[in-house]
Amino acid sequence: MLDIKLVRTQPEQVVAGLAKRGFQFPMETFSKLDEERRRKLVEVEQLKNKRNTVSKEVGRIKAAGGDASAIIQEMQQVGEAIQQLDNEIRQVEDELNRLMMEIPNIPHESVPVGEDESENKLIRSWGEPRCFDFEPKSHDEIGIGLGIMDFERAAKISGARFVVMKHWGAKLERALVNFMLDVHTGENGYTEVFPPFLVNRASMTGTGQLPKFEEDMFKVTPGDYYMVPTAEVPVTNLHRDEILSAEQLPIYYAAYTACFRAEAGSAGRDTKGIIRQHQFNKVELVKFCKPEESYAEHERLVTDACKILEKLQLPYRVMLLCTGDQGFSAAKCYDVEVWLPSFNTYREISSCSNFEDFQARRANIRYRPAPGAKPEFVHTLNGSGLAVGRTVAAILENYQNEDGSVTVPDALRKYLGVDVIR
RNA sequence: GGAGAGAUACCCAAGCAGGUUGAAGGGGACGGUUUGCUAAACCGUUAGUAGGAGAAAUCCUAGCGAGGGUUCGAAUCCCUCUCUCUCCGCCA
Repeated sequence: MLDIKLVRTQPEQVVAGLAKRGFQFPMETFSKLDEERRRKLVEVEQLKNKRNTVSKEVGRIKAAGGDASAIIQEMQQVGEAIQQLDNEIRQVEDELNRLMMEIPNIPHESVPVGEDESENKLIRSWGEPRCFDFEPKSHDEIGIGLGIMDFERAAKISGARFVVMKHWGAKLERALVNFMLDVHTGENGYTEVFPPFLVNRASMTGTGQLPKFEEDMFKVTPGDYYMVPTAEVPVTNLHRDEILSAEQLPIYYAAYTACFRAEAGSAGRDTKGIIRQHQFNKVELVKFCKPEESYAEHERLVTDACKILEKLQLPYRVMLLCTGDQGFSAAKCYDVEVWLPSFNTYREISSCSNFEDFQARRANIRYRPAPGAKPEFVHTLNGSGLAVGRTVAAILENYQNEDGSVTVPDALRKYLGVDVIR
């Protein structure tokens, strides 16, 4: 959520910032609601003040054995007026709130202005795509060939966009989760968290998935639960409605969860293979930090994610998303993309965002800069470290051999216990 | 799922037959006195927060788990919900 005071005091800046990502801020509606709210607030608070003083007076009169029926009757009308105004204010506030909740974040000044992914900016690339002296297969062909992926039975037991991983495939998935968590907790200073996979509506609202993106989520009955689309949701919400101390910051969390996405609106895209599934595994990195540190933390977050790919010796590139391609809550976002030979291109395997105080304001996550000082919103960041399913795909494709076997990357051998999957 | 108990400020906790109680008391924290230092003792301070008015000083409103209701007036009465604890049942 944007700072309502910023909208009030610097409207041009807000409108211009949002215009960069192609969003038109409804300034007229906003001003009307905002002014109406404040006008009515002044009115009702005066009435409440009157009621408070007079009610105390009533108590005094009655205690002294006097008759207060005249003022009581007068106050009845004041009470009705207050109730009426309170209702009106609630309506206005609901409306204002609904409006503010659907306003995306303002892009940071360092974000290139552009309409879609074609205008994203290449920051750097690492590693050379391998030259094959045979026709490389796609990861799903390899997986089916090795008997480690079963799409048909997945369709039988669940449906489209699911896969059953078997034998070395299942072990590879598990090995990668362990490997990633070990690197992030052991070398990069993150604290491991294993959160619930079902969260409530407040959590989904806190990180920005709701109210706008309800159709992207799986809703669970009974209960008002949502299946997590990413560990970002439970982990960021760990500190919802909290005031952290300055010494606690920065906080680094690394969390593995399965992730669940309805993928509404992506029908027909990536239907083959495990690139786009309703359920996939991911290790997520989440940071809470002081505002002045968030952009430096953001760079380090990207480095931490890339480190996994480097250890696995998988070629990748880092893209800075343009204003039009950024997510709803992000102020700035880098995508890390891994080389996939069968696609003959790089595909997103991690998305690292700085949300500044956008999520913190929604989720009410603050810190006290100094003892006794006024609390301020923290900045939150997160990034995949990494999407496990896509890492499996990348390993199978980049490490495939002509005979259909797959060489295991050095870094994974101690986790998997074999050098070659065949 | 059944039965019961509870949720009050940083923590514990009183108040709950409605009215100078936005909150007794204790602990903690902070400040001070005493002291060679520490401890102890004694004295003092201690809602934080959100919203609003104002140039400012400052003032007002909300707030006793959350949301409604009754009333001139609610921590106290009524309704709904959430969470915690105890016992029973069930279960990995």
